[in-house]
Amino acid sequence: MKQKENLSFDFDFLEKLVVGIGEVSQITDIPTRQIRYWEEKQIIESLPEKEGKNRKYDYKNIKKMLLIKELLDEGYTLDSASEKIKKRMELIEKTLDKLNKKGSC
Amino acid sequence: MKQKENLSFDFDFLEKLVVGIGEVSQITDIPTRQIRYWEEKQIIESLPEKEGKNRKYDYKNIKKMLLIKELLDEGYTLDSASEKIKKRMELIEKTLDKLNKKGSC
DNA sequence: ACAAACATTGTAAATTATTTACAATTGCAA
DNA sequence: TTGCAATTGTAAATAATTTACAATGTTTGT
Repeated sequence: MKQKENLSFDFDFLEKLVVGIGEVSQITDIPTRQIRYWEEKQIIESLPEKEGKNRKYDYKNIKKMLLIKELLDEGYTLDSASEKIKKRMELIEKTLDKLNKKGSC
Repeated sequence: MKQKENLSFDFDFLEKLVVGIGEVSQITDIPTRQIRYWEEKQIIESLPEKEGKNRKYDYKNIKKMLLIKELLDEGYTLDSASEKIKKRMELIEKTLDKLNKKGSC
């Protein structure tokens, strides 16, 4: 069945969104090298792709990077930033799941 | 100044969003070859990049492709689909601009 | 000042993805 | 069947990413 359209924003889109590392860097102003480093330290985790293939990130990933970046600027360490963010990320996930079922907002 | 956060969705994000052709293909289920063809026919237009560099698309682009795809399935030609979509695209633009100023919805 | 841990950055070689251009193919309507 | 619109195939060149190893900054505690 078709979802209700034309309202301000479709979360359908966000659900399907995937972005490569170069574009994420462009969006967030975080160097690709740093993104890879964070991933190596397991602060973030790109979508599961086959070994050697290019990393892809979803909306949640990108949102998380932006939050981490903010906290780093405030003086947090990577680990403590990651810890502090957890509740926030859960909220984002929950919001996405919920709005997803409705289709729009 | 900082925008109001934590509400259901941030349009800030959409404004900055850029996506490569491979990911657009993955999101929309339109083959990359077809996306390039549509661009060649000037049905869509990727963001301005230097000659030879990889194409990037924004939210509006992607939305347009999805609309075109729907109309093609309904039997429209590319040109007539493109024509029919115009009002719709203007609405999307206007909505984005408006919500953009508010920051969230 | 010094060490130690944390964070970032540089880079080369191999690989993956995209571009561009030329061509072939398909489907449909006059 | 002829013509046009739309799509698809592909090879060579180029762009972008991955991976791994290493170097460099930065902060904190002693």
